[in-house]
Amino acid sequence: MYNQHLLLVRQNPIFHGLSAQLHEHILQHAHVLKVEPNGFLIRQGDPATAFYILAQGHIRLIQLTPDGSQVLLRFLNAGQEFGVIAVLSGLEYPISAQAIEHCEVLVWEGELLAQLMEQHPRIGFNALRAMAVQNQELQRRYQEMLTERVEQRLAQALVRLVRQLGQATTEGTLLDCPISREDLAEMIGTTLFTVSRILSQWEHEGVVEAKWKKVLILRQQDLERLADPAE
Amino acid sequence: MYNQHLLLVRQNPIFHGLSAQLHEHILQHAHVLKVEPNGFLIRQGDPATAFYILAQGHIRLIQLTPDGSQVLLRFLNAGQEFGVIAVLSGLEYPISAQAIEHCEVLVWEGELLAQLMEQHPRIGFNALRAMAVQNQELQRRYQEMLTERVEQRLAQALVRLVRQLGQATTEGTLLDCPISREDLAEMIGTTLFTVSRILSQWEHEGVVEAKWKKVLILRQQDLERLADPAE
DNA sequence: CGATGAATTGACCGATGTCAAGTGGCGTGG
DNA sequence: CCACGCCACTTGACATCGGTCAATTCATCG
Repeated sequence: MYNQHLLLVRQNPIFHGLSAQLHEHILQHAHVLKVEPNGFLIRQGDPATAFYILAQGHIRLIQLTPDGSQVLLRFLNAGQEFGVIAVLSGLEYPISAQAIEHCEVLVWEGELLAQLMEQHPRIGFNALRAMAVQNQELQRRYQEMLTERVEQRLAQALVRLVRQLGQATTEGTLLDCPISREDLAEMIGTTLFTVSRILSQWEHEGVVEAKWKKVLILRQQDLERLADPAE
Repeated sequence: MYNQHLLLVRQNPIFHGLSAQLHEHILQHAHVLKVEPNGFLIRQGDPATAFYILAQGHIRLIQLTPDGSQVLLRFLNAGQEFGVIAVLSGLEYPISAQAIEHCEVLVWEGELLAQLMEQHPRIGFNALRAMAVQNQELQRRYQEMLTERVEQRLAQALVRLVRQLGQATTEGTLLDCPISREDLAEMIGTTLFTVSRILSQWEHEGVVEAKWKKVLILRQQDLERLADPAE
């Protein structure tokens, strides 16, 4: 258990390049938190005071719009961190984090992390790099949303999900986390109806198999071609 | 001249909270660069090796898509910084920076800034905060693009532009930087035709006045209501 | 086995993209 | 300084993608 958590700290990009000793020191300051399925780890608008690494389960990062609809930004895997901005004072979380299954999370006080960052510049660089990478990813998706059709956007979302959550099976690649049609719709800014229609069509063509809250990818290459016709 | 540049360094968020002495030291390591109208300060894909503060003029940050169209992410004002990621090694600029008018830019080597950051943690925090704020802004726009209609998105884009570039005149607020219908279209993911139509309609209603490469906002409140009907 | 929530499918229509034609302001070269 | 040409812009006609809503079927769970 302890060793498992230590591994998470050691392998997280934020703590790369630090001494084994420091890793242990960091872990000793962590709390462990459990979250029920559908429970909220964080609510949009909360003051950002804690930094998290997900130890177990899956989490959805969602953004509520003023008119009540929502946007699904991304999923969090075991091992992924979240809430780096807690090292800065006075900010709010811009999104909510909702557990999909039963989750276990390592938690640090933002202030503590800030102190560590002052003593170990490497952590600051790591944090900056993590944010930069995320920013670039978001910019790219922004561009895709502005310039591409729904079908293409859905293909792109699925390709990304396969990379993040894909699990090889004898039949193809399965997403190992329950994802409804509505989730997919909220990721690409469309309706569950349109998602359903497109998946049905792809199923006819033999590219994917649309299951109950699951998607099985049969021909990933075809999907990638749909996602990026230029190639 | 020197004093003007010093002011830019002093007032830039990245260098907040540092000693006057350090500000001067930083400025002494800056180069000055001039860019012709339509010239590129940075091209998407270049290795990120330099950090910039715009001293004079306006710059468009654009992103080229694989299929040749482009997305306009934002404009840079005199005083605004750009390219913080240059302190990190191995990254590429994800976007291009194109001068609109004749521009003057302060430039620092990324490595130099990295050294400064190691000695002065405050710079790292400032950089992190700047990226976080930008990230939040981008996330919000992402959400808006996914959930809102073209008319609303255009209103939002204009409201933002007014805040950034607005100049009060006797008739209303004018954007002090030439912006074509196509620019607006590329900001919100539509076509120049649709932008033209919507502006014409608003002009009939007396909300704005659509000029040659300019927009004059007559009734900002109405525009804000269009941008955010919830209020 | 019934209740509940997820998914499918069809009919309809409206917002917005596409394309073509025309207008008008601005700059350049004679 | 004028005239030409270019480029930004406008407007109309038309097509279509994809949103909306309703009816139905299907899994899963108690």
